[in-house]
Amino acid sequence: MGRAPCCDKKGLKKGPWTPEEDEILIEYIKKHGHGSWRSLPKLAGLLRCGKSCRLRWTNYLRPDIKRGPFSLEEEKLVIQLHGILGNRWAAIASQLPGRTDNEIKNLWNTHLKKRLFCMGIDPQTHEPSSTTNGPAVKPPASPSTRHMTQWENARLEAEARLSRESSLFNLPPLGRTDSDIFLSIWNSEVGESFRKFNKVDKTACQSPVSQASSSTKCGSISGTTTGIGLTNAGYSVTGSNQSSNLYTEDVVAGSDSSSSIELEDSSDTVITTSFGFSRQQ
DNA sequence: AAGTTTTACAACCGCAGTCCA
DNA sequence: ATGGACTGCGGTTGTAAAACT
Repeated sequence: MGRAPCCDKKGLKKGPWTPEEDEILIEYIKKHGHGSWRSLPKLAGLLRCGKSCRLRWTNYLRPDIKRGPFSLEEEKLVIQLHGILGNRWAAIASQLPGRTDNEIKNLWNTHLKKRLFCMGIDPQTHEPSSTTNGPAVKPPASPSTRHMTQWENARLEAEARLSRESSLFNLPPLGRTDSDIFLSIWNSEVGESFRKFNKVDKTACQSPVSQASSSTKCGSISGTTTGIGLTNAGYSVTGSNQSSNLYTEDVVAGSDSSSSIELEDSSDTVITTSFGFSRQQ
């Protein structure tokens, strides 16, 4: 567990990579593979430490990296996976082909976290925020509460079931099953309500910083349970004894049928303030 | 138009886990 | 069993660009 001495070596360059350096690194890896990152810079003739080379390659130069803005689907997936996995960026990235953990981490910290925060959702727990920092989330005393509770119960039930699915944590590369689940949820009314939040998000929600000084920025959000968050809570890797399809079907059914039935008469305030989602770029 | 503030993202830092002699 | 070498990962920082005053 000794620590590898790294970039503290004299004469090694730091900071942004130049196109020339990129070129050298790409050419070298094309020809020889990266091999030992530690020895790579010397062999390739780069005045960088191996760590820096590895980072540059894995986060930027790798040919299979998908550059450009995140699609809505990708953003959804990131939020949903974050609800399950927390800040395990590498694990989340493994579910989004072509995206790096660094990229996802940045996306989360610069966009998604704020968005959830503005919606009164604790970005860490994916639960309605109880702090005074975020938009106040008080249990509404309206009939809609009942439906929110029902949805929350359904969600928790699904989570509990999922917790029995060890297969979740043995995700195949790009766990389509889970993505499908998420997409199903997204395509349900819950997701719909999330999308509807779009307008509110654009106009009312600026940033946590601005919220801190100006609570009115998020004032139009009444806040409610997230539904989208398959929270960290309740996930234990226990034995598996049920088919994973069960979960899929139940969740889909829960969101498509039960939610549409049980939430059918929910007020729009519940639906439309449940989620916010918009492209900000 | 200029100065200031905020945002976005690339890159760095350092801890922790794994491998291997 | 031990400890050094190395890699992977998550948190943090630096800075250019964009937005705002």
